[in-house]
Amino acid sequence: MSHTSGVRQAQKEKTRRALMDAALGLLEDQSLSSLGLREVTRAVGVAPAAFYRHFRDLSDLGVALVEECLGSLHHMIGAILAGQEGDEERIEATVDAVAEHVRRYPAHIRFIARERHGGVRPVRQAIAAELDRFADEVAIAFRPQLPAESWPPEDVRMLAEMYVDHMVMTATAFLEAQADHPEAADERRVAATARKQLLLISLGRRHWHDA
Amino acid sequence: MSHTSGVRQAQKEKTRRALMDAALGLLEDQSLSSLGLREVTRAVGVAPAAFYRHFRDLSDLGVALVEECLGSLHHMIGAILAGQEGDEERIEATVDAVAEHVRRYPAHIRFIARERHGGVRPVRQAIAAELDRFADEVAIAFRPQLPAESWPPEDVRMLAEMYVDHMVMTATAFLEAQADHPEAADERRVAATARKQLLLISLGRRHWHDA
DNA sequence: AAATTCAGCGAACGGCTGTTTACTGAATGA
DNA sequence: TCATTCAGTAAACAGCCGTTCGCTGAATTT
Repeated sequence: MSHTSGVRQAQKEKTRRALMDAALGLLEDQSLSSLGLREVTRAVGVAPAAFYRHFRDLSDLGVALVEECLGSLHHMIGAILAGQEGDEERIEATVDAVAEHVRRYPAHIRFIARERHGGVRPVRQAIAAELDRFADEVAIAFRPQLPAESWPPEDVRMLAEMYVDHMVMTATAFLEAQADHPEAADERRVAATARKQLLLISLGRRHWHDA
Repeated sequence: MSHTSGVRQAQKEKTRRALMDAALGLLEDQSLSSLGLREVTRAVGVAPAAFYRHFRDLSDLGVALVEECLGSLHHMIGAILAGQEGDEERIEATVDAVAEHVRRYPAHIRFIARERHGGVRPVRQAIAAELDRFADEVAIAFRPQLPAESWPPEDVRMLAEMYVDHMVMTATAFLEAQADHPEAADERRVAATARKQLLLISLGRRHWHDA
């Protein structure tokens, strides 16, 4: 077996990261299915053939990017679910966390939004699978707080999917708000809308047993 | 001015439609930003240069497709908003209408889902503008049914955006369900989830004044 | 009947694409 | 110290790309 460190491996991983970073940068104004292999290697400053030392093709690189981008989101979700506050405090914390995440990793969110329904099947599937896992986590975190007699597992799952979808929606809304113009006015409007929508869902959840 | 009919104009529009249809077909497994001009003309059986008689470039064709695809959705929304039934009947009618629309025009829905956050700015903007108009319509239709003292215009707008976003989400979920396998099992599951989510929103709306 | 318009054609252009090949030379291991 | 491994190289490959050009011939207008 090979060592996990060493000058050799380190340099290889460095180039690999450079390829992924360059790709993520180039994907800010095009889709993965139109990204060129040469375009990526050129941006890194490396020969086209070097690409194949790291990835089979561009959709392989895309799948790697999915793990990276949704990995960072995963940490954020974990932090939110760990908080044990009340409804309104949790909403506030969630929206703030999403806003900051988008500010910090805009390229990650753009990539996910763009490729979630994009033209490269393996990437689409990787994103769908990861978002499914997110919904699982949210469902597990919510279950103990919901009375079991009015909340069968399928309804809990439905609720969890709604939260995950809403989170992705909100993140892309923040992204577009900061893309239109870097002022903070639009961003506050998006945050206000997101908070109200989450409040509406909370109200619906509280009265779910009526149905 | 030129006549609206005539053999000349008719043939031109026929070719134009053929280009748009071919593009929509080719876009089922790639994004607009990777679609080639020659690819489209080849599919139609026409010389590459002929393309320029109808569109400035591919993003121009994309904008034309947005109008077509969201135009068909527009009719569907109008029909739903015209119905004057109660909450649960409206939910049922909405989900059924979306399901049938996706069954009838899958390529339209795929195009909108894929290019809503895709790599071609003019197309993104056209879709965003049209969905905004949808939200306006929904807001106008809902306003008379909501007590004005607990529903300021911005909250009505928030609710309308939520319904529009949920409709798009549901449509793409139907699309993926029928793409995975043409059986009806997944489709029913998507419909059940969508109905429950709409019911949850309805419950939240009914108790909005509590907040 | 003659003049005009104009959708579509075919050819050519420079430039870019993904992939393969044999290679080099530094890090690694015996 | 010497042999091996292997990330990255340079060059060549056939093939596709968007765009421009002058031209044709049928529909239209005068």
